[in-house]
Amino acid sequence: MTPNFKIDHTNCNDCPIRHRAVCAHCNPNELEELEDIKYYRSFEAGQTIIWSGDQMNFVGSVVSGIASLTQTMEDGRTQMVGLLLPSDFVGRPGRESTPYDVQATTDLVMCCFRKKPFEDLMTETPHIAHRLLQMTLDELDAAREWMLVLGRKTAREKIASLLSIIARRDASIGQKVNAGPIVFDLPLTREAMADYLGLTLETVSRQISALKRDQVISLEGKRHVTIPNMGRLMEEAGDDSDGGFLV
Amino acid sequence: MTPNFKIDHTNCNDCPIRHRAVCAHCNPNELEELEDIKYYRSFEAGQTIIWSGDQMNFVGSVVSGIASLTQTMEDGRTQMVGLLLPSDFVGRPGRESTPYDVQATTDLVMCCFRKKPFEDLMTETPHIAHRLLQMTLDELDAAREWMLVLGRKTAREKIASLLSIIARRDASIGQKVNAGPIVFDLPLTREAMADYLGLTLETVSRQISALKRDQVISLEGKRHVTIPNMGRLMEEAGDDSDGGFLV
DNA sequence: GTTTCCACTTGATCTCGGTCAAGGTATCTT
DNA sequence: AAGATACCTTGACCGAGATCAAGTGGAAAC
Repeated sequence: MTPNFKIDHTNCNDCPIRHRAVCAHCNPNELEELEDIKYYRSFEAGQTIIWSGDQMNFVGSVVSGIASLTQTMEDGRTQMVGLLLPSDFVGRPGRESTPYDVQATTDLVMCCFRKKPFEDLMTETPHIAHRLLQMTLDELDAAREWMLVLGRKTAREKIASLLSIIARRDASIGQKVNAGPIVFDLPLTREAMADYLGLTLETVSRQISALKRDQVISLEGKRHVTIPNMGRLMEEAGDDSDGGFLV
Repeated sequence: MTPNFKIDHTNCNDCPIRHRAVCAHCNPNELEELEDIKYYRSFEAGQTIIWSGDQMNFVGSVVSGIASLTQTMEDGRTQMVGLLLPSDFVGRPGRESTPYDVQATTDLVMCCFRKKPFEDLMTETPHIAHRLLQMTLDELDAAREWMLVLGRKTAREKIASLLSIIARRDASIGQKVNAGPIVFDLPLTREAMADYLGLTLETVSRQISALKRDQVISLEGKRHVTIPNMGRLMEEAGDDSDGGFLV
């Protein structure tokens, strides 16, 4: 049940929590206070970080790689309910356990904080609590946006929606969204995409082939994607072209 | 755009916000402070409370009736992304507007607070901020639970899931869940149920008829539901019999 | 070099739920 | 009482996506 992980007490200057101003790294005093409750963990692709129902004694954020939140029914049907990209927060302050599995979808590094001290810090530091509320509202918006995808979009629109999310997240680190083609590597297997989209992996494969045939995307190998026209992709996704949503 | 509503400055002793300890009603000093920023609003069934993208200058909670959060695509496909029952919180502290329509699904009374003063109170009163985070995490859990319903469940399971949510919410006010049959009135039209479940109203109707035929539920008229065996209904919903989730 | 394995693709067929259409029933209006 | 309206039910048919099955390609293992 306890996964293999390496604990690493390296200095955390590049810890992505601070990108979202949730942790106290911007404030040197708080930094000191955190230093001894903070550690890195690495996970291999496919590894389960926490099982649904298990105690979760840390919070943290994704440094590199992708984590996913998954719910599974007794008969094996699974639905991914969240996709955590670098800088995303993991954890449920004030909660004992998770109602879903947290898995490393790719090789993953997380920056973790022991939960109790983090919660104490939170109660003492209003801006952390406030920032955490804002992040949770973001996640809620993303979850609700995804409910529209799951409930009402066609398979083709679902694929386009997913590609457009990943493209925008990737593009926001480096490229401008409306400046020429966007290029990225798909971080998910067809099966993971299917689990996120409420489809089968065969349908995912077929729809990707169709988008390629119709030149909405182009593929090199199975994972390297080029999007020549982001506006076109968002039309395919059924989004109004300007309405952006985050994962 | 501005709906007809009656403002009512009645004493708020029964305001459901305090049921969740989010507002300051439990503390008489805070109560005074809130008294002048608080008001009641009534809405008729079908009325839209806030349009997607509009400014939202209040937060509040549902006193009676049902409100729903809805997203609509350009071509008219709509998906309900949240169902707000009495005592549920409405609003996005720190946000300007909503990314979805908020509608009165039945006749509705809300207890509202002007947003700015409420936010100020929140920053001054850590336990309110904390409680609000917990409520938002609850909503997030509910949204994610619903993603499993939308993505992976069959039409029959979807209906059973919805009935079981409503039954449990209703039952928690008065009856014991595991004590005999549960009786309630369906507060939603077939169409609203379809919008929540990602189905058509015809499919909703057919599946309700099927559950009735198979004696999982019984119906008097079109809305009055009796659930003789809650465990059976939850099996039909595909839930493990003890795992409960809130709306 | 070839075997194995995994991720992916493509085809053939089936099925669940959508679509279109025709009533039915209760409530409200006139 | 007779329409009108809103909400619901049921039937017939169809199609998007699931299921079952076979095959491909590329990288790691032997």
